[in-house]
Amino acid sequence: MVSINHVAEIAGVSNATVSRCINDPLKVSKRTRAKVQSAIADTGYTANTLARSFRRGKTNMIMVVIPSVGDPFFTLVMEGIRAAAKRCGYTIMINETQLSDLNADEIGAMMVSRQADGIILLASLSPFGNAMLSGTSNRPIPIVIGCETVSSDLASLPSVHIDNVGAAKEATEYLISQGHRNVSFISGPESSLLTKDREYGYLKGMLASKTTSEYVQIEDGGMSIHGSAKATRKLLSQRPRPTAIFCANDEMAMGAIHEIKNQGLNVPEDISVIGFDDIRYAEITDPPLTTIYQPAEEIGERVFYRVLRSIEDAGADDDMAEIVPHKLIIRKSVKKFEL
Amino acid sequence: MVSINHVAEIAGVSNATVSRCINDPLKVSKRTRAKVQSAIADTGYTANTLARSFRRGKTNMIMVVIPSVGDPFFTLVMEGIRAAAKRCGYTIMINETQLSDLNADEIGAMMVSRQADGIILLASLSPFGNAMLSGTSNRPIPIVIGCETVSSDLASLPSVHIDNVGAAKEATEYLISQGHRNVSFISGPESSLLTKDREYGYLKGMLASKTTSEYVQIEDGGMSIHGSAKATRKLLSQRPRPTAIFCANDEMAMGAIHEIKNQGLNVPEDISVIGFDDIRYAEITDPPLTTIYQPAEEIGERVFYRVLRSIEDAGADDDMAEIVPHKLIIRKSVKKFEL
DNA sequence: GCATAAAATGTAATCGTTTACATTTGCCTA
DNA sequence: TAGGCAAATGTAAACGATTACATTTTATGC
Repeated sequence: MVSINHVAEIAGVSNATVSRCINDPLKVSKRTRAKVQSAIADTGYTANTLARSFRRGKTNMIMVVIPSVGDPFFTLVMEGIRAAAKRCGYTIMINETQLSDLNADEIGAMMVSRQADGIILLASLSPFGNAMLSGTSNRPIPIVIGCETVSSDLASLPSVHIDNVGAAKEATEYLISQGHRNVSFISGPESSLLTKDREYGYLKGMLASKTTSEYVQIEDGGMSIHGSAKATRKLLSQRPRPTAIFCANDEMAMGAIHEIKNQGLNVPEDISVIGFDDIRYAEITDPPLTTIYQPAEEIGERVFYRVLRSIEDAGADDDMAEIVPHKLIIRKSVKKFEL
Repeated sequence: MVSINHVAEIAGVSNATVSRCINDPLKVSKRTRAKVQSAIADTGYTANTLARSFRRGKTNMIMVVIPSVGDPFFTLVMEGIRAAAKRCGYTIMINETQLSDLNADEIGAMMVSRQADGIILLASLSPFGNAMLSGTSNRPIPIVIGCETVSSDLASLPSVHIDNVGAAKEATEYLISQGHRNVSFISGPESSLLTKDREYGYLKGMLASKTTSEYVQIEDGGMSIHGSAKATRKLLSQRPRPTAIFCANDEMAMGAIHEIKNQGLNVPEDISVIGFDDIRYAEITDPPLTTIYQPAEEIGERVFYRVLRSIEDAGADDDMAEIVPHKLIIRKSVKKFEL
């Protein structure tokens, strides 16, 4: 591999000059610049990023952690992050947690080893992971949470997300405004704080509606199509049967709709369904899905600039939650309930 | 940041001993090992990965390049890669191309700068990118293509994928066996060689069926729901109208089904639809989608071991295409056509 | 043409690890 | 207890870039 010293030798200058020629071309005379550039072209030299990052103590990379590569919700968030990163000369690397604790370790290791200058967390971490990341001051590199919320009993981390509780309450209230009383909720796994918030919003909405408490019903859909289908099966077997189902995300809503149809029932005629996230499939489900929209791209941008600010000014670590607006998107999966 | 030298000082040994203690504990006596370990614990030392990678000339990271984070097809491929990587002590980093040329540059830069020990390409690169990567010998780090195919006029790269041509031909022949003659194809963008292969398979299948050539019709669906919906609209406006539509991937099939229903027609009664990939939504579309299954997880594993072999033995660069079996999954989106 | 400042370049230390080689320590045997 | 060998440890040189500081060259004004 050709190093900066080879180039220097060929160009007949010192390695320092070559370095300057690359990083601050105005600092070197036109004549030598030409010599160096042709030497670079001849040798096909490219800087060893590893050496450079090591010496500079900076990688210009941001790591973003997502639960899964196949999750359609994150495309737009990533879009926002990537656009902002490009503008600022940063490279994005993605790491999948797959909801496992072991990866939380990896993330901690990454933080401490400075392979990235900052971390964007679009996934929830295990309690252990949380513990490791808490404590504003001794965080080796900045970390900002996007979309997810973080448990409140630990030192909180900076974050940007919608008001999940409020949005879920709103969705629930919408169902109630449409005459529904027996509304069930399909939740995500225990570990996901974000869906816990939505669950809480559902409970608040139900409570406000003064409906009988026996109508309040939560089933774990495990954040997957199959989990949700299974949960739906269980809900449909109850008597009285719920007239509406609120799912903690759109993918589970897709699973629920599928299962409802499977049982020979119709959406929304027999059962109304409402989702969360407004992924790109939401408008092409049959019927199109009523759901909560998140300004995903905006979240991505904001979350990036938040890390960036912490990187550039270590003091700017504010640990505040930044709330962005959500919106209820009314499509066709909810129908007025009339007894 | 605490370095290995601090630890050495505190433990009262040389930094070399600390290093050995970390990387090859048996080489150091029990007594000093204890001293060093407690010094590490006291200081909270963790190795600087950047320095280590730089010195070793190895990062133990593999970069995998995918077109988009939200693409549901890649979850299983990633699952396979991740499992294999974990077994072998490698970390996976993901990079999104978003189909752009600029990112091809980034990938080239990555290759040459040795930030990763190897690259798995699950996306097609622009011709420019291809050119850069071609030529077995002067590739700085090994690269293997998964799922995608690579253009044949350039030096080929090692790859593992299904027989896209054959599979697409099979899908087409299945439609024909069901009595369809007027079968249209919704393709991906020009840049995706993979979908070009599928298009070619479609043409072969049509040709073999001795159907009138006027029935052969290809519309660009741009690999997206909306693009496919638009293409479908165009196809449905033709007279005679196609009786079946073959989409280059499942997501476009979802878009096609949506559009067909939108026009007041039914799937499969009026139009049959067939997809490709068997993503997790394929079984919950309405009607469930007939499609081609790819052994995604297996592809992931194989592709990883392929890079690994090249990393460990630079000579083992074989540039062969490894073909894994596909399978036609018959669900409910295709119906026998009877005039 | 000379003094002086400014610009360009060179020298060498540095970042934190690893590792070849040199040295010391410990142990065993005669 | 000396001698010899193996095991344990230390010393110092890399790896490839950046950069503070020293030195040389060039430009400027008189």
